[in-house]
Amino acid sequence: MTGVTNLSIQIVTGDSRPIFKQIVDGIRMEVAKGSLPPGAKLPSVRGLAMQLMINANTVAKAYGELTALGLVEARQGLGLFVTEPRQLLSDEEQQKRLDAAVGAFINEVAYLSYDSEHIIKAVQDALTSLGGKAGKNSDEG
Amino acid sequence: MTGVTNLSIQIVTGDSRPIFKQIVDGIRMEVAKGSLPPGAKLPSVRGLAMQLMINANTVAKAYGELTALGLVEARQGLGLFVTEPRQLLSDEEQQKRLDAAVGAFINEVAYLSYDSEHIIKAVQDALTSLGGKAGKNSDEG
DNA sequence: TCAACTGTACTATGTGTAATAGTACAGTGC
DNA sequence: GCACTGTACTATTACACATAGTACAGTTGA
Repeated sequence: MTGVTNLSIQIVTGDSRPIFKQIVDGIRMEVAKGSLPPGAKLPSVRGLAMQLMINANTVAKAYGELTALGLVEARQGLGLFVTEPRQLLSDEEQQKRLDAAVGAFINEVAYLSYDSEHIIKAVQDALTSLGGKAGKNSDEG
Repeated sequence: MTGVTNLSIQIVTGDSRPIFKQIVDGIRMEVAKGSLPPGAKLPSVRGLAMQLMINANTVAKAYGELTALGLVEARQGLGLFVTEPRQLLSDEEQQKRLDAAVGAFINEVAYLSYDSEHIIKAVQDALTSLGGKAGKNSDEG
């Protein structure tokens, strides 16, 4: 044991998202929630593959995505580690991502017969359950 | 002219979503915004295909999705028409869809360094721009 | 009746992605 | 040296997407 964080990721075959994407999203959520703090060591490619009963290349692909996102960092021969929180994207790119996410979200919920306040509250509750980890102020980091 | 509503859908090749999905989302948004009121006639499969410069089968697939969603209704030999607004899904299913949409949304925005209030406001603004069409009360339909 | 339109249902083909399997290599720690 | 780490290949299978062409039943207007 060198401090490897055990992940509680679940792979759902019925999900429309591919397996590697489910891993990326899962780890991204763990980091956002704080379950994976900066410096935490991720399970090895082969270890997580065995745990999830999938191919190692699939995990490697997910880890490649996370590395490209800047969320984790690879140290040759050691493993993957969660990076320190920082400004990963430009303000313009952040705004673009937010707009896209909001647009996609609205497209999904506008179809439902829910009150606007009900939708807002659902989002608020979900954000609150992150434990304020997403409540970072956007001062010059 | 038999009252066919002209659609302002744009197909973006750079989008990660497939073409037929972009059509589904586009029309779903038009209906939510009110640009496509109940009873409105959609462009024909071949007409929209020519307008968007894509294959007719792709439009047919999108129309099939919309029909399966219950958002539009096909009248043999006549065309597709927007259905009357009604409870299309069970309360349980609605809740499930909302949870999934919120979860996917949170997964996208938790990664960004935005204040919770900022995110909430973005969603609120987007909902408001729908013109209250999504503000339907969930009384027994 | 006939022609032109409507959605729908097929077959076939080409392309790209996802996932699997196996192999190989450089770096790290004991 | 050995066991571990991430990474990079090749190859194969399966599936989704988009295209192309054809066909059929129903509707409308001439």
